[in-house]
Amino acid sequence: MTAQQPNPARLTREFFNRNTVVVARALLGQRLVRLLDDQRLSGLICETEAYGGPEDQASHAYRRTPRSAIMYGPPGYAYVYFIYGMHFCLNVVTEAEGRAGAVLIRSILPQEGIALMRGHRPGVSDGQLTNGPGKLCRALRITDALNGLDLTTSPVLFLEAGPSIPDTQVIITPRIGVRGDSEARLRPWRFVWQPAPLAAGLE
DNA sequence: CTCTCGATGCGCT
DNA sequence: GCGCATCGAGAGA
Repeated sequence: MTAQQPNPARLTREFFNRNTVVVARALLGQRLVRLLDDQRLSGLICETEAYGGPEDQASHAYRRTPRSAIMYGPPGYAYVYFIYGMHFCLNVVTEAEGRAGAVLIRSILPQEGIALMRGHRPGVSDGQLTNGPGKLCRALRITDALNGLDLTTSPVLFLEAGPSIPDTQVIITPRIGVRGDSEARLRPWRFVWQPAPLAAGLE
């Protein structure tokens, strides 16, 4: 008999080996999966932001430093950084090796392992579980220990193909919290899957 | 070495 | 809407 796909297809290197803004849009609807003690914690990506290279003042890769070096590396790797003394943010490296780029995962719609996510985010209502870059990292237990993982092969953190999202359901806005020059501030590089119940302000 | 401040979240007003 | 927690990366001295 024909073997049915027992598991959804994992996103490949080629998926990430594209223009960063294209990947940011294409990531909407894809499933982010975290494996913790054989338990699947997952959610559909519903908000992303693209960050470029030396031409993008808002990007960590605006300057090439030890921390941002991974953004200049091959696509498909996780870039997790620590911010504000207490939060982590998850990015996916894009573009061919030598060309800097990454997509910040800002929000997901919880799908599997919701009870575990609640445990990681005590005192928080379900709607606020993963609707922010720091929040989803906390809910999925993503820390800098996962920085540099190959998302196309890692058993503990990866992306699976999800439903495709039509343009009519996508809102595009400038990025949140960007303070570079006006060009960096105004770039329409934030993508939001509109039907998703988001607390983040939609403009 | 020292200083600044951030791709944030939360609680209180 | 506003302040604060909390600390490492990066820059300047």
